[in-house]
Amino acid sequence: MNHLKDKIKLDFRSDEPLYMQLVRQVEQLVLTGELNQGDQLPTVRELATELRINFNTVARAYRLLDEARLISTQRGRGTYIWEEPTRETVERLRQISLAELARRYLDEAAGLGYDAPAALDAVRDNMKPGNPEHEDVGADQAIEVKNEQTQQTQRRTSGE
Amino acid sequence: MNHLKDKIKLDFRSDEPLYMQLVRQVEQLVLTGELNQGDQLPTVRELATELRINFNTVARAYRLLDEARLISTQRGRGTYIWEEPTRETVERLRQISLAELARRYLDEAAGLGYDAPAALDAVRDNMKPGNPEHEDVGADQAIEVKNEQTQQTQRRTSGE
DNA sequence: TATACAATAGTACAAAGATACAATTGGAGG
DNA sequence: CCTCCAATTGTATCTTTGTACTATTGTATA
Repeated sequence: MNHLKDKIKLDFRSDEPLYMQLVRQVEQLVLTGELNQGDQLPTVRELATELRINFNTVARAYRLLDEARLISTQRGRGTYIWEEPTRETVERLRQISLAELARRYLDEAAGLGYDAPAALDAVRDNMKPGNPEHEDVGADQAIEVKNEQTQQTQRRTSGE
Repeated sequence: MNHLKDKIKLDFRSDEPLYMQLVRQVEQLVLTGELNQGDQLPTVRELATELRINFNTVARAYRLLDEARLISTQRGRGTYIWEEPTRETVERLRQISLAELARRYLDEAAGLGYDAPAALDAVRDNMKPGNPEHEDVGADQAIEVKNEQTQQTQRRTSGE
């Protein structure tokens, strides 16, 4: 019986915001192994109903946890405990050099009928100015509150 | 054996919708000639099962591809690569694909810890002369029009 | 009191899933 | 052959789920 709601206790009188209480407690549950990789968390509405709070508050907590790479929220599907890339994936990525990646890109572009200069231009065109600096992905990094919207953090861990 | 499912990689954590990832990847497979006219695609349920997603998500992608005249979906029969994509369709999709290819390349490079300028340099470095496989290939090479009839009479569900 | 701002709630929306349905095919039984 | 019917395949529609944006509330501070 993995009822997350039973493991979460909110103190409505604390000065600590509700969403922050949620973040800490879920974080704790994951780190202590009460929640494991791939486990599905309650939906934002489900948990919100159980805890008698607004689902946006849960969503906010989930978003922070997502940005901290502790969980993975997927619209229309649900929210899951973050899964580490498989050993093979990591190894594969490690072995691929940037040069190989570039060559492969050029090959694929050639397959579409584009010559190298055109492919080069395409890369240039698609490197936007506000490009995300890749933040460090440390596992045990503390979760920080961000008061302002941080719209970066698109996540691309080549799946599976 | 052409197992489409092996050529499709979904990233569940991407901010790009699953059905859109499907559309792009099928487009690319067609344009690079890995899928040819008359080839039957997996059924929506088959592909969905393989990819661990709902078959309606596959159906959504198929519908978009059908509207783009790239494939032909036929209720009760299956889904097939469209007989004869027009030149304009091919050209349009080629351009979209190149941009998408470039973005994906940048993403993958970022995943390895390289920023965009570094990725750009890598492309430049690898397109230097002495790389025989980058000779200019014509556009018509990617998709060849065959007038030969395929094994089934193609009836279209979505007009012509 | 007035102002500012963070926390929370409300509303609208997009992606993905569930379910029921319609068209096509193919085989069994006449 | 023909008819019937079950299985297969795509379609239509609604529900579920997370996201974005706005509004409200509460509290600290001038």
